[in-house]
Amino acid sequence: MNKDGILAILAALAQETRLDIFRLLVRAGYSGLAAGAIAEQLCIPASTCSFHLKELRQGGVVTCSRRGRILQYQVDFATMQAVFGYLMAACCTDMNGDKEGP
Amino acid sequence: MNKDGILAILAALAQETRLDIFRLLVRAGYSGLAAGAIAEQLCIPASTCSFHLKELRQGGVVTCSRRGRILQYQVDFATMQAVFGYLMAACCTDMNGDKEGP
DNA sequence: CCTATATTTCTATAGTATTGGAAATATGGA
DNA sequence: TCCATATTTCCAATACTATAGAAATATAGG
Repeated sequence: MNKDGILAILAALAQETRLDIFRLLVRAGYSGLAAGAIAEQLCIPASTCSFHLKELRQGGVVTCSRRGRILQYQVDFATMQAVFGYLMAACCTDMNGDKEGP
Repeated sequence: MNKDGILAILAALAQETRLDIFRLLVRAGYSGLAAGAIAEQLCIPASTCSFHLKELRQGGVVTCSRRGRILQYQVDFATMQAVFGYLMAACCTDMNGDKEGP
C-alpha cells in the first residue's frame, strides 16, 4: 500500500458521518447495506449520504454492487486489513532502532 | 478507544504534510525529532510545521518534550497501536455474522 | 409505455482547514 | 543583561469540504 492510497483511506474515514457509515457497514459484514438503509439508520438526507458514500468508494473503503434498483454498499475488508495492518506493523516494528523504548 | 478518539487520530493523519511528519517520526523511533529538524527535512516553513505538529499533538498522534530550547516530538506508539489494532480487529472479526465471506 | 421507488448528480451556501510572513515567547550562554 | 536560536502564536488570504433541496437517472413491475 503506497502513501497516496493510505492518505485516501484515512481522509475518507476522517469525517464523523463517514466513520458512522463505516461502522454500520463493518457490522453489516460482507453482504453490506443498501444506500437507503444507511441514510435511514443515520437520519441523514439521501443526497448527503450519497455524497459520503462516493467519498468512501473513491477512497477505497467500500465497494458497491447493484441488486435491481438497490445499490448495496459493503466494506472492502481486504483493503482495510492491508492498510490498518501496515500502519499497525509500522508502529510495532519501525520504532526499533537504537532508540530506547518504554 | 472511543469514536471521538479514533476520529481525532484519523483526522490528524489524513493530511499529506501531517502523514509525512508521522512517517518521519515513526522512522525516528522513541527519541523522535526536533520541530526544526522536521521542518527542514520536509522543506516547509516553521510556522506551517508548527501548525501541523499542534494538530498531531491535539489529535493524540504525537507527544513532545522540551530539551533545552529544542522541542522534541515523538509518535505516541502506544496510542497508535491501540487505534490501528482496534480498527484492524474490527475488520477481521466483526464481519463474521451469518454473512458470506470471500 | 407509465408509474413508483432507489439513488445519484447538480447547485448554492455555509463552514472548516491550510498556508506563510511577521511578531511574540522561551531558553541557553556570554 | 543582552543576544542568538528554537519554536510558537497571530493574522489574513486562499482553498477545500459538507450540507441538503431540486432535478436527473436507473430499474422493476403492471
